[in-house]
Amino acid sequence: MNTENICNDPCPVARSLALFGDTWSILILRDAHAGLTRFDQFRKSLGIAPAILTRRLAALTDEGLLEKRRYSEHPPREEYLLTPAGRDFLPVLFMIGEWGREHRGGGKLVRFLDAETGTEIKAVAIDEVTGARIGTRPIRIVMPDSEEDDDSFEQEIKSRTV
Amino acid sequence: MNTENICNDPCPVARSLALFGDTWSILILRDAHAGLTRFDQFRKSLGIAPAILTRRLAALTDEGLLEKRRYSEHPPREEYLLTPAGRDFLPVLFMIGEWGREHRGGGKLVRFLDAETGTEIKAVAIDEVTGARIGTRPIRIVMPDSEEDDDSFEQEIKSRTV
DNA sequence: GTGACTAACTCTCAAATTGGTAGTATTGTT
DNA sequence: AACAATACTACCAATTTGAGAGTTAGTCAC
Repeated sequence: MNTENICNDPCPVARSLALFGDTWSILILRDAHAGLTRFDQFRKSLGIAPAILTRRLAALTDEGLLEKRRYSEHPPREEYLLTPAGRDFLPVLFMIGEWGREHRGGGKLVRFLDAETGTEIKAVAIDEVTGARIGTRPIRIVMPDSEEDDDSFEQEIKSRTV
Repeated sequence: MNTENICNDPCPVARSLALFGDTWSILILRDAHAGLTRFDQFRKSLGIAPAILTRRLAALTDEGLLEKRRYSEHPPREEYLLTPAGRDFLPVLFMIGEWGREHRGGGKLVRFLDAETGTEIKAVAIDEVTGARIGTRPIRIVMPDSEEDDDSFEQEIKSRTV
């Protein structure tokens, strides 16, 4: 899709998706979090066509989620490392994974364990302010141009309440 | 990308992405959470070509994230409602939004408030078991075919530690 | 110093998908 | 009868993807 106009969308979800709103980018980020750094590691892990991998890595690098670093001068070799912004993507990965485990969880699945306790990680999203789980309380969406008290520009998510 | 083989991928992230691994699907789900239900509401909100919207809505319905419901017999009219699985997508949306706010947050942004307290929601992902924030402790990834004690088939995320 | 090998690509081209616009079907409204 | 609303379908040009072969630049084994 057209990622030009979406970049200045007032919705932070839309803005993010302009950068990683496709399957390959997210899988590359997943693999990067799993420790992969090199072109051929990604290519083999994903079974992606090299031309597409080149483009995706370049895009993610441009956008500041990955960083290209030369790890050998002779021969000249590059690797792709997660930037802080790329590392901040981990919670997104976990929530996507949680959804998949819950709703597409048949058969053998990769598991994510806490390395210290050895327990399986169950990722949940909470509101840091109220401590409530996301989705358990009603939410008010406020558009950027509306006064906060002006109901006419607000929408409510009615589907979830405590 | 090819969504056939990814459906049985052992990684829950990959499985999820087979269903909503594209920008339009995620934005449709976002709008559905914001209360939109009808074809033309989605079309106008997203500026999406109708043929593509038709296909995406059908896919999301097929996959069980949306449900098509006839809300009028005369004239025959349909609307698309979130299923429980679709509603469970909300934490993913929030984490994507959090990322965008943090890393692409310039200018006017839509805000999400707790309807009761009126405070801005700051979504964070935590491990329900340990209570630790995702990304603050080392993680062990266990492949489905490996013995849990067999190090040879395990990978560690080394990038993040407490 | 020749041949095999590795890493990180680029090139090519057919196939699939997308975007943009116009048009259709069914019904209600004036 | 004309017009509007809703939920689409049809069409076609433009873009993107997928699959595979080829390229470049070096290392290593003998």
